[in-house]
Amino acid sequence: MARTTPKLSGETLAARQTPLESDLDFSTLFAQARKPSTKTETPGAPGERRSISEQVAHRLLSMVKSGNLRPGDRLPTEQQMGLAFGISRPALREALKALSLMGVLESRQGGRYSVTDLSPSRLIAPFNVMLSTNDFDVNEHFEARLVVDLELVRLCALRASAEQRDRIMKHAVDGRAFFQDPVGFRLLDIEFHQSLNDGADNRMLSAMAQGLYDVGLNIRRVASEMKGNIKKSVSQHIEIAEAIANRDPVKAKQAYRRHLEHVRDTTIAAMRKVEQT
Amino acid sequence: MARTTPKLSGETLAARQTPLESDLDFSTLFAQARKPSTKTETPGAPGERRSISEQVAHRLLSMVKSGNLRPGDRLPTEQQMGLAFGISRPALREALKALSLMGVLESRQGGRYSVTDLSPSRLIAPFNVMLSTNDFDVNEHFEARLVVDLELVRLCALRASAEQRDRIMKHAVDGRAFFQDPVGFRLLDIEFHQSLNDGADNRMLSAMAQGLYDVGLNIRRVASEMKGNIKKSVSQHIEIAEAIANRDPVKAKQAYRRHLEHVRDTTIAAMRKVEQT
DNA sequence: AGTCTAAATTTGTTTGACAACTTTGAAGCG
DNA sequence: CGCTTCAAAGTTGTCAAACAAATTTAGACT
Repeated sequence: MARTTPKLSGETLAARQTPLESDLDFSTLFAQARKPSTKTETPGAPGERRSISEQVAHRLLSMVKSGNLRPGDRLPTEQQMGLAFGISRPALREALKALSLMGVLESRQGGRYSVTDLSPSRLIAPFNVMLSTNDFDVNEHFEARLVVDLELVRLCALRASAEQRDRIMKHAVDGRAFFQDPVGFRLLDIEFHQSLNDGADNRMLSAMAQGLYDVGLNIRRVASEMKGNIKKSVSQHIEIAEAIANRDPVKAKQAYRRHLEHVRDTTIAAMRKVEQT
Repeated sequence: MARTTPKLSGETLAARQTPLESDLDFSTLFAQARKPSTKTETPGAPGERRSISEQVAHRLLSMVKSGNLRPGDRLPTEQQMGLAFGISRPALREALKALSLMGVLESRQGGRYSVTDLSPSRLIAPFNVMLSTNDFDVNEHFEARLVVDLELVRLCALRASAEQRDRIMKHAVDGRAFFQDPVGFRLLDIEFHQSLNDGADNRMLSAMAQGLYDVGLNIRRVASEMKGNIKKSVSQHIEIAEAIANRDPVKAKQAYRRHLEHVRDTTIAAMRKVEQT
């Protein structure tokens, strides 16, 4: 199970160019791929029988995790893989499609499957799903967001490049054009928060923050339509952007905290309003 | 699109009992389910053609998100759904299996598909996958963990019940029995962190913390085998547990921070060691 | 060498069938 | 009447074969 040694420093992936032909040699990787012996089925729950497609999906996943499959790699054809795993094409496709939906693999009709770049933004999708359940607790949500976002903003104030700070400021002031346009404002708001994420230079925190942000979005729609909220949000955005422009992490956090509290309050108000309907 | 109003307060899910027969009336829900008109395919990327199974998967997902499908609901049979969506059984199964792997649906041979409880711990699985890519950055990782875990510990010190605090303490002191048993210690370590999560009473933060924790686990294996590390970890665990027992959030955070820094350092050392191999 | 076209390859989707398991419902019993 | 037992019906799991639609490859032709 020789795990490839992870990096110590932090270049943003990408770089790794794939050698011209990166087709994989499954025959060797899966010399003994068939019929997992009764006990090997995975040490999870004992009574639960797992379908063959799920087993294969997990197997492929573990190959990705362990580094046997790496971003950009092209998988063998479905026929070859079916042969290697000893299962039929429909069953294999169930596994393949599952991994596609999770953002691990991608495919185009006529071309083979390949491993995606595995970027957090791509893999965040299923995470969002998890959070945006309809029973979701506002307090829990903002408690979590306060922690993650505040740190993100702090890091952003410390690390963001000049270009990134400019971009943040631009998105902030651009908001003034959308006082009467809730839809447009929400689009801009997404950009604003995205630029904050980029500036913090921590993909894990960014992924989490984005996940949390997306959850609130549905409800925020109602909130952002209420009179005065956009104007206040914009002015708070600008405060945040100014603090970051000055590279002042403390002020940035303070401003962001005020903003988040405002968002929380308006969200609660919006939900009350919906409930009364 | 009447979104069911989310809760304002915070009971931990569960409670919602399903009415005796909760089979769903798809015929009405999907009166016009077929052949999405060219433009409706989803406002995402224009050039990308999405396979029919992915479309159906997203459709089902949105039903879960919007509350049309709720935890415990039994789905119609594959035949009925295939009919409703206007696709064949294998294609439908690709969607169904994908959602199963993501922890949204579950099925047993012979019994129908049903919606899971959608608990964070269940839905966290795919999130872990995303984080445990082999290009993973130790500094990013611990930066994120510091933020999330520290808040979690603070909340735990404030909110944990007497039983929960006892449990934390128990797991901490039990560690003394595993000075010579890295495997046993790691198992206990998992329990310890889980009990911290439980005490904080915030499912979102817990889910994130667990995701981050799981990522480190692979590498930690090496670290926990190095001489003296277990002993130090155990003593730090006890410090944390004592602070929580005394309901002292500040001391708990301090102790936890020291622990996390220790973990980070040993992790880095372990990785260096692996690299030299 | 470069470009275009056609064949071969590959994924997308459907139909049909059977095996394995669960649920249902009715017969039989106390 | 209520309970258990057991067979039948229903449902998911898996496979096989075929065709459509897109891409890749290879060859013909400049």
